[in-house]
Amino acid sequence: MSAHAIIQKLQSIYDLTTQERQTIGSLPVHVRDAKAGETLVREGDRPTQCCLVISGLACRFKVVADGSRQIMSFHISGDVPDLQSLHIDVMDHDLGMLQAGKVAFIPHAAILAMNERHPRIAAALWRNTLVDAAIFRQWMVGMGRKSAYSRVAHLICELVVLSQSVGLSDYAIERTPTQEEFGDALGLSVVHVNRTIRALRENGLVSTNGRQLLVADWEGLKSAAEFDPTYLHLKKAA
Amino acid sequence: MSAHAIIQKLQSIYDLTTQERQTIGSLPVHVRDAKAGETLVREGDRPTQCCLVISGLACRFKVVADGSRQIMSFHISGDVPDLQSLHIDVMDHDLGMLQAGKVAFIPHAAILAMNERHPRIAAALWRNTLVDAAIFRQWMVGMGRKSAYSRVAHLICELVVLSQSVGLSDYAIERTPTQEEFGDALGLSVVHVNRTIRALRENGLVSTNGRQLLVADWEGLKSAAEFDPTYLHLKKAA
DNA sequence: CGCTGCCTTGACCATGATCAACGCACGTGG
DNA sequence: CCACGTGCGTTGATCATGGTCAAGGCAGCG
Repeated sequence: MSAHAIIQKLQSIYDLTTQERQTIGSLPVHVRDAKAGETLVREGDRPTQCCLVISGLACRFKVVADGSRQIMSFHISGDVPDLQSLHIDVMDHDLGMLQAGKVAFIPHAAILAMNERHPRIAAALWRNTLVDAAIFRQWMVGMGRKSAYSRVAHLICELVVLSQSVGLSDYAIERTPTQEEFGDALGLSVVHVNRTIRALRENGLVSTNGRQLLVADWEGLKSAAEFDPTYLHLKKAA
Repeated sequence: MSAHAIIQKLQSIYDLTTQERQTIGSLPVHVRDAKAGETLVREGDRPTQCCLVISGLACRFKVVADGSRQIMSFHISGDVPDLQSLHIDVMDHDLGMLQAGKVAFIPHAAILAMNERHPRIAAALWRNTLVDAAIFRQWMVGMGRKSAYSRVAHLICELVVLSQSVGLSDYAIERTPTQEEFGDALGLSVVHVNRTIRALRENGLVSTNGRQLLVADWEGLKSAAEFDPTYLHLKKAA
């Protein structure tokens, strides 16, 4: 039931059989509420369980010496942001909630046992971590070689497609991060994110409804972002 | 024999038994020479084999619309830069040689069969891809939130530690990339990389011998870079 | 009613990009 | 053996993208 989210997520990148879905659905999970701003797992921790996001918005981040933050990924319903802790003992970054929601904890032992018996599920999970890495690479391209305008547009495209791929929203971002969070993800200041979003609005590419970002011109946004969803490795492209 | 390199690499992040080393050593490999500048695997390809670097310097990169390049990782002896192609069918980036060397190709089928029979080897390979992802995250922190000075210092630290971890060189970079390649990896221009390296030299942190970079003050370099090798997840830290 | 969190805008500044040359080592062909 | 070309490092001058500082607005909530 609470594992429904992860099944839907894995289905978006990998074909699972009914039996495999049942196996995943019967994993032991411990669900709890998580508040906005809460840090779920910390750099240096050695987790013995993985954290599944059921609702809300999570992110992975590091804090640099001067106090600034780099967000490395956003995570919505179905994501397991610390899946890597299955095979990497020490956390090299923090995992926190940006917007309140429910999270489920699943013991490593249960997942490892499942993986031994179900190589296809193991492959799906491995694939999931590889798609994460592909997204990191894409973000690197943005931060290294693209303008702020193109980068912001790209992140919006990505979040929209990922929301869609798990059936959460259509041409909108399920849980829009704040502009400060956009900045921390893109390596930009809040001020510049604000101006860039304004420029996107003035160019008719997006519109805002309070905090929520809505796509006004999908093709235009994609081309401003040079967005090609291949790197998300979804079964069906957007 | 040619698989010796990959065994040494995996050993640096995971304990393998003698029998496991033998299993890896008996993988079928096809070795060939690769020239500098050669592209081994291209964006859009659907590889049926993985590429093992035996010698030389390889990198993963993407080319942006305006022609600029983002290098996403450097790879030396023992690395399998496209290991992800085992579970991600379509390449979302290119893999090329920066300095000539030897590469070996190993069929996916052979690796997948090995993984089914040897879950610990599979875990080691999975772990290897997760360490790659951890390095991507670290680079994101640099590009998003650190100065050019700190970033260049950090990359030098990383390349030195990785050279050391497979026994290739001591307080030096085995295969020093050109300054242009440094720039493409760090999101900087050649000119600025040059000035930054000069600054590092003037501060007594590095020295140069032709192209080769040598560490002159390891502690100083580490602190300029805020370098903490945890993210490399080596068995023994530097 | 008054915080608090977030969006917004203006003025000024700095990090790093761009443009343009030059030097230097190495390799190659006449 | 030397002339030339090529790839890479180096440096100066100028420019622009995006950062920093400062302040105000507005909606939601206790």
